[in-house]
Amino acid sequence: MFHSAHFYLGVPDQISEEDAKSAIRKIFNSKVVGHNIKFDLHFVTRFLEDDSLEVYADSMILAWLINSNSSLALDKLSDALLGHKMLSFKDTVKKGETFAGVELVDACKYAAEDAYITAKLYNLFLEKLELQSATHLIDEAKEVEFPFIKTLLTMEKEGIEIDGSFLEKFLVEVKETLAGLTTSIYELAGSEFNINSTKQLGLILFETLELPVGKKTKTGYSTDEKVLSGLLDAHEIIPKLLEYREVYKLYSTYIEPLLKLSKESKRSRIHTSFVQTGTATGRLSSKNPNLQNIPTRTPIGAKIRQAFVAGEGKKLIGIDYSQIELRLLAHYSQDDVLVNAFKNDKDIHLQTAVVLFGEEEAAQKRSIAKTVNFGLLYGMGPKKLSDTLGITTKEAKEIIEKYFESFPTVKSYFRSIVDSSKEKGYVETLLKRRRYFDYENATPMFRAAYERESVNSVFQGSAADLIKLSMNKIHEVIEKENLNAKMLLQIHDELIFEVNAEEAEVLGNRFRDIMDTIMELNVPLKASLNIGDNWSELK
DNA sequence: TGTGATAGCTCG
DNA sequence: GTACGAGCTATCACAC
Repeated sequence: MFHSAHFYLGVPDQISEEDAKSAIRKIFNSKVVGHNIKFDLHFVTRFLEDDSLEVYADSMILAWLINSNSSLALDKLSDALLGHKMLSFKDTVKKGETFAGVELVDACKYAAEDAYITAKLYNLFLEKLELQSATHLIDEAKEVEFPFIKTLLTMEKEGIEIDGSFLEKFLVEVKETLAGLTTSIYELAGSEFNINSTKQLGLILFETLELPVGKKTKTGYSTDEKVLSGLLDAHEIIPKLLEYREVYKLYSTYIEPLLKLSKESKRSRIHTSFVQTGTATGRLSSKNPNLQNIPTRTPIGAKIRQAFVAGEGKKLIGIDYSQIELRLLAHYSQDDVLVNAFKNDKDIHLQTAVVLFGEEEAAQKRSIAKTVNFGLLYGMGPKKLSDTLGITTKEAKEIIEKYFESFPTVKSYFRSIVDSSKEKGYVETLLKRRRYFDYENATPMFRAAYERESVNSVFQGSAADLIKLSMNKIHEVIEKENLNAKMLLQIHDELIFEVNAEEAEVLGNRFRDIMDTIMELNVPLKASLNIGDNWSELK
């Protein structure tokens, strides 16, 4: 018996599982609109043991395309746009019960309302887009976003294999390290306290030990990594605390939860949920667990990636877009220096350093130029740049001025984004997705933030468009040619696949070519291929 | 016992 | 006040 069939004292006869299956098949043979239909498809495809169901449309995605800032929950949209308060899940399902325990008549009302409101909203959104003469967004939905639902569904269902015994060993090591650090910290502090409590830690550091107070938070002393690093030489306890923080983070956020999930899973594979409407810019987000923020920047952190492995006889493939946002900056601004640097496959940060500081100093100042390049895309100001580089605000200001003098086309292009954003109230990506900003009702501080967000959204959002197109194309190729390859993860500018070891090279190059040629811009796109037995080897 | 705010950390 | 976009864990205060 399928576990969601209703079961309670005096439950009426229900249709057979076979009848339920054929009814669902019939429904999916016509045009099905869902609200977050990927969620439902997980259950339905498992129940039917059939992944070939067709997705027609999703009202949640339309709501997000219309305004990526708005609330997307069905009940909220119903209330706001249709003036109809929906039956709440909480009221329908009594405390401690499941949906299977809900009386059929109530369950039917709840489910029917869900379907009815979804259809209402779908039609409303189509009208809305017509009225706003934004029918191109309907096309974008049909051609890109709706097909993308199944691309993501396939990835989520596959999951990625975890090496449980590796994580077990790592867990033991980390627990021992934490125990040792805890003892040292108590000794150096002169008392026992909760190291994870910023409140208690603040008292120890700044009152008991009388260390110099650097920064305050809303509620007390700041003890973040920057503050602690500034106190490195002030007391022996500081390096211990920094190490404790790093290791405890790995333990509590990664090792323990991932191990638990892998143990719960039959094939030792863990499955994230990608949220297609998860950001205002068009990027994905990933949750339960988030597999887009697995550590990589420190050696001990990067060890976590060793736990993500290819199955027996298989390899993992990683393909990442190189400098995709800066390439988009070159594409949009058409700045000669940037365009030529990318056309000739030059080191973009070094080229920037040459322009800013001259040939002689370029090599040693490359990393400054790199910070400037990234900062640009974020709408950086002199304050933050000086903080990041450890220079004075004045020097930072000069570097920024020098940049805009040297790249006047970039300056005027940024200006045009901001002007148009203020005039129209939104900015657009490559695929014409919009992000709205309410300048009218904003304080000067918010307006400045909107200007930065406008600039950033064009690049971040367009990069998201490109990789989305690539993912759909690769998914299509894998299906059509019945390739023995699984797309597993997307980490914003990077895709991870699992394939048969002997095919890794060929398939990797095939996918990389698709990514390189997914769209013709004013500069070439470039993706890099890596092959390995675990995720830590893909760099 | 549950919830929301805060601080802090991870990633691109 | 001052760099963009996310999600997770732990603590703490407060309500039930």
